[in-house]
Amino acid sequence: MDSENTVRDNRLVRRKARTRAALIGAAQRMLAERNRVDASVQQITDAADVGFGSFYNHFTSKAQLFEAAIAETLDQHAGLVQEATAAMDDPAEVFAASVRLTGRLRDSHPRMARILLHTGLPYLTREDGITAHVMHDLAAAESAGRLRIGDPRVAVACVGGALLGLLQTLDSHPGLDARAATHELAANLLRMFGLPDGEARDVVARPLPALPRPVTGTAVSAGG
Amino acid sequence: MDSENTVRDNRLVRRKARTRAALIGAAQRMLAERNRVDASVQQITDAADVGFGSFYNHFTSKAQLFEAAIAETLDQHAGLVQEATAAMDDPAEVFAASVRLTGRLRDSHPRMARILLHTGLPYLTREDGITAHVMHDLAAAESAGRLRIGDPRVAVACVGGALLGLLQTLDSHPGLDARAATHELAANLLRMFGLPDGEARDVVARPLPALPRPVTGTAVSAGG
DNA sequence: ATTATCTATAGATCTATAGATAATGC
DNA sequence: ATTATCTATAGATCTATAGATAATGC
Repeated sequence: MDSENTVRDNRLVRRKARTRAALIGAAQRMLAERNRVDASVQQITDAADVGFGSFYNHFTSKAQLFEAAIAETLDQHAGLVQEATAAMDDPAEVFAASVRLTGRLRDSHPRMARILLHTGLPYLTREDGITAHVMHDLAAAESAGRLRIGDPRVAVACVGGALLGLLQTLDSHPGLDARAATHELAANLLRMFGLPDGEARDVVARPLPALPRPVTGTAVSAGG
Repeated sequence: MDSENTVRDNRLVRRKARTRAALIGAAQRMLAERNRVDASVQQITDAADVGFGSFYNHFTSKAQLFEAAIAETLDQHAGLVQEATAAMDDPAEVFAASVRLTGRLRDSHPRMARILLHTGLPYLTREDGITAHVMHDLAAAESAGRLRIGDPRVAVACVGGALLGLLQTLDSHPGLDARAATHELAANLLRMFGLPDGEARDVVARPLPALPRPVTGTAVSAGG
């Protein structure tokens, strides 16, 4: 009876986590492939390649599953942006870089972009996501004398709304150059907050660190 | 959509129109009272105070009804804004006034504001609504040398997105002063398009004509 | 006689649970 | 022995239609 118990969590815990991840992954794919939010529980469990009844071991309703799928995506996005901008000193640059990275998600992280877009305007009044982060950056830029943002709630509505608006436009115009469009968006927003045109052009022209690939957690390749 | 239906039509036609209007009105109320889009056909016909089967005399699906309800609302909004700004000469003022009037909808036309908000970001890539109108105004302001808008698609994404973002913020923060917030939004957008701060303040301080009440078409007061 | 509305219902879903099966722990 | 997953299904919807009723036109 030799036992190799090197792993802390046992297999049951891992198996349960795997099933949950499969369900969340399926929900994320459905959120991204628009028009599939009305899928039945059966269709979701089929996509996740788990038994129908397993759904109710993890979630009590479809709304709860989709909410978890969205929350996970927003967390990933916030983490990526925060990591990519951590080394920057100028708060105006942090702000501009966050906007630029998010605007480019259509090309760099298509599924994430679609889920942000599906979340839509309610995104702006959620606790998670990058809105709190953006508000903090803007306040820092104002303290540093770089920007004049006025009422922070209005400022965040403008920034977040314009960003989502651009994602929507990019999504329905695949021919549009996301890089150029986002560049322009960022300059627009800096001018909005009082930065002179020349300085705005300077800030948005600075090199942009690449986003790391999204962390997929307990990756499960389920049939699609 | 014929604007004037004189009394030449007979009663059958009017009765049919009345039933249709009752269904669309019920759908609009449900769009405005959030979370009721998943109502059953039965619930909709109850709210409209018409027989269940009548639904299928007019629409083949709930999606079709809601689409018609949204399209009618967007038409009304576009008409109101266009009418209110018709007498203005300065294209920058037309633009600013359109933004200000729309931002104030939460207080002046609550149901319309909610339906715009429910339509959400897809609003920006629809043919109807005020986006085409806004793009035209911006182009005129650029021709007149008042604004620099860059790529019109990006400009409209910024304007429309920021506007929807503000409506969302106002909707979830009833305490916010819509008048002041919208004032700030309009000034922000003018600065975004290169208008100096002083001029932007001047333009958004100009008197704003009141919007007429929304046209209710064949008004039917159905129980709610 | 014609047209629209209304009532009743068949058939097609879809959800949530109960019980059986499989995997793991000790 | 315990825990999670899976299969099967009862009960509760909900949609779409058919046929009856009411309103209008001629």
